[in-house]
Amino acid sequence: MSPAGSTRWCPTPHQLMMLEEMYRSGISTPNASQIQQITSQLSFYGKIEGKNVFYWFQNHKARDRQKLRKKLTRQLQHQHQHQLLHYFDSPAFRHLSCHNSASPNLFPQPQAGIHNEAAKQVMNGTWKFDITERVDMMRTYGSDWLMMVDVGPPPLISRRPPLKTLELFPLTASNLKEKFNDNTNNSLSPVSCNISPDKVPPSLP
Amino acid sequence: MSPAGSTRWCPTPHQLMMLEEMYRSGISTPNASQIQQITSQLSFYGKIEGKNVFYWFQNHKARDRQKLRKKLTRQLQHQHQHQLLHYFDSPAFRHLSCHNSASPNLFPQPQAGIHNEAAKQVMNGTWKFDITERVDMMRTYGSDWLMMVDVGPPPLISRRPPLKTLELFPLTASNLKEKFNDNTNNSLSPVSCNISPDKVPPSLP
DNA sequence: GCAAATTAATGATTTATTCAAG
DNA sequence: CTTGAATAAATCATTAATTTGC
Repeated sequence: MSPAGSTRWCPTPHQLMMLEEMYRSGISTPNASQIQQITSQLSFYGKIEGKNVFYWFQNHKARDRQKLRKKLTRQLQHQHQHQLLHYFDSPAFRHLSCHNSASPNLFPQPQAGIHNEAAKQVMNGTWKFDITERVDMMRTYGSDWLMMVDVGPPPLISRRPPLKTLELFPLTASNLKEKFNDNTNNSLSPVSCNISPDKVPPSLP
Repeated sequence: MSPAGSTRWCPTPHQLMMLEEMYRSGISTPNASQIQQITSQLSFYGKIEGKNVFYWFQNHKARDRQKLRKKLTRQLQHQHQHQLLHYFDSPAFRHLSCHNSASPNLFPQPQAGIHNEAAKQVMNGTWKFDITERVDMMRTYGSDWLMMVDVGPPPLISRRPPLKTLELFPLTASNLKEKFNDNTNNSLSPVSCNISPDKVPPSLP
């Protein structure tokens, strides 16, 4: 039983829609005024109280986080199975893949030679990240781009080695321009980092 | 000028198409691996770097939300012109505050006497939130609804006075049901707090 | 038609906020 | 409670659209 005699609030589809839209729009922990505002708004579409709105947002945020956490841990667990250029089949990418009926040729099937090309570019001094297992991008205080690169082999049994940090996009004011100018002729190397050994910090804490 | 001598990346139509498709497919905050993957893919269609991809998704997501928010606030404000509570001041809506130069008279500055008026209305059983400066809702440990109300004047020089707490929605197990049942016929009065003086705690730590 | 001028989009940075681990 | 990492919001800056006067 939905409305009559029910002991708990049951949002109408319209109410749910609006709540979700608000959530997506950035309202995750509405304050009292907002709750009242929203309640007032939604009461047009059915019975609702402030506490329902409050609880809805609380639960929605919590469950969103829960989902995210689970997804993340799953990713971390199964990461080692995803190699090189094959991670376009991540959950987010799944329906984007070559089998996407909407745009089947948007992502052409990888063909022989392409990966070799990538490998060549690595040898050539450009850095391909598709050979790293675990990569995290961050921006340091000085506006330099750093990339945390896990350079160890997949941990079969033993523990994962510590991360190394490679400077990826040095963007300090001083070398931004020259970097840019230098880039004009490697426009075809997609991951054009041009990491020279002296750019790599000697060691990291 | 698009590619040569340009100071910033200019996506080709194809690149843009693919980025948008990815976004629509659920990628809104790609991680480093995804960024590199995407960069690698898109580099087939023109010059591109990881940071371009990173920025593109950031901006696209932000501006999507911005649009949504604007639409929402327009909706809410339009539909609530005739109501008491016509504002929406969350962190997300920060730029809509009283001091917003864009709409200075939407949120009138608190004036002398207003707080007294507010106090009267509290006594009267109705509470208007648009006269409070700062309101925060919280739920105490015992599942009671509390509302933190800043009753002090705007901090001119001195420090903001401590918050006072008013019980807003008493939701203890004992009176939850009756509260709910009572609400069946005031479902259209959004701010139905009906605070009676004896509901207000005499004093708070 | 066509540039100079103006406005709108959007790439790139910086600043503030949130969240959770220690 | 403090702090670091991550993210979102706000802002700056440049490019593309467009308007306008000729």
